[in-house]
Amino acid sequence: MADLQAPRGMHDLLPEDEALWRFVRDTCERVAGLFDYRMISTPMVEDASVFLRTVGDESDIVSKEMYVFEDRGKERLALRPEGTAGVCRAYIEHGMGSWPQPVRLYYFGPMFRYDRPQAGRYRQLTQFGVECIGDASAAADVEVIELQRTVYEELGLNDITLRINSIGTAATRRRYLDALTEHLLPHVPTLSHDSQRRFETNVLRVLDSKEDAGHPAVQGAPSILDFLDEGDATHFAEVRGLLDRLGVAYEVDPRIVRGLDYYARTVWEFEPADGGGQSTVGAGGRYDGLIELLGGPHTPGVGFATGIERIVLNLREQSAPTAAASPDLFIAPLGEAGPAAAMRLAREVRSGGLAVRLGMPGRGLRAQFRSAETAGARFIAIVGDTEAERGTAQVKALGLDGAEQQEVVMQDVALVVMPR
RNA sequence: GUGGGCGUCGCCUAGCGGUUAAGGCGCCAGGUUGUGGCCCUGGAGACCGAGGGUUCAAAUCCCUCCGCCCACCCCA
Repeated sequence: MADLQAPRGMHDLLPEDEALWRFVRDTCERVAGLFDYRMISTPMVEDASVFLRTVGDESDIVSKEMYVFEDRGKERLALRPEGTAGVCRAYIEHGMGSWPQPVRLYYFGPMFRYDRPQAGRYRQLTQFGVECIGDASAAADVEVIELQRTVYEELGLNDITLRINSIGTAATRRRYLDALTEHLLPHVPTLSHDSQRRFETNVLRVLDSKEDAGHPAVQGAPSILDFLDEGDATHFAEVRGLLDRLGVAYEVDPRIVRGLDYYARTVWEFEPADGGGQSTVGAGGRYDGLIELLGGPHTPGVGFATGIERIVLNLREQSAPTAAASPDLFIAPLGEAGPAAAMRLAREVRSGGLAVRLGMPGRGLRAQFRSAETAGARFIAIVGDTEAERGTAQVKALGLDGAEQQEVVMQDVALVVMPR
């Protein structure tokens, strides 16, 4: 075992992973483009208060999962644990409030959370996310949900369930939590040990308990939907109506509560059918108060983030690995003049847009051929002293029996190798 | 933070008190002084996660630590 390893919960992406990752990333960006969303890249590091003020200092993310540090100038910085806060900071900083509204943005990049790693959970994770800022209408919620749904569809992710809920405003949640606590209090002694703990730390989680799913006190618990004010209820009804007319399947799940404090009104999760512990593949919600928390004017917003590692995990389960990329031409340098001539030939062929792999000088021709085969090259070009002097190469197709070998002037090699 | 499982060449695995620590894949070379895929031969590559102990003898037994994985919590 090497004594130096990647930090816990952070992983190398190897060449063999490239094809799948590229596919996922391209699909995300392509679909975002179809919805006329534009890319934004914000720093991986922000002033810590960007998150302290928005995500909620009571939340697990801030209270125990954030990488915070002081730089040499004594600035208190944080590795971003999520993407929305940074995007909103940029929205304010660049005066996007004076752009045509809403501003439609997407991002793709690493996030950091000091969690204990496990399957589908990492300390460095990659998220693709979308933000629609400046539109308070239910149509914006549905546009974002539809975008996310399309991404999964285009990725070929099967059997994904959309669960939505409305959590109203912070005031709604406060009233609801009080009512829930009051409702459960008399039943606490009859709840499972686990639920009793949850009752103390996070009452909402009691409703999630598998053990107590059939418990009368849990089944009869009040629903947050009954605590929504009129505006919230109307908004939620509109969202559902639009989803219905779009033909998007969903289920209303009053137990969904996003982990971040800034959410308001609509919240949702996408979950694959074979759900395990870490199964949520992407989630989103409306965050109408967020920009104000960052010192900007009151501005509505809605967005989602999806975990690329979790998508990849699901994709790997349901499909065969994609083929690795291979060069069009392998050039085998021989003799004294071979290496230099091979490089000249490589430049020539590459300028024609073809991928070229150079063989190691000093190796026998036999070894060169073997390398060319393992590399999966379609053609091999041999350049030794004779060829170098004549400005040619011996070109031969690989992969088939009895392929003919021909001497070709260097300028024409690209033409011979070019796929037709 | 709390439980559980596991650490033997780059990868997968055998060995479970006494072996020069074995095999497969991969890598390198040779089988034609400039011709491949298959095959054959050879080679390089492991202080058996680290440290301590028990024993005449430890990869094998015991302890501690570290790391990885899985689960809880929470979340993407």
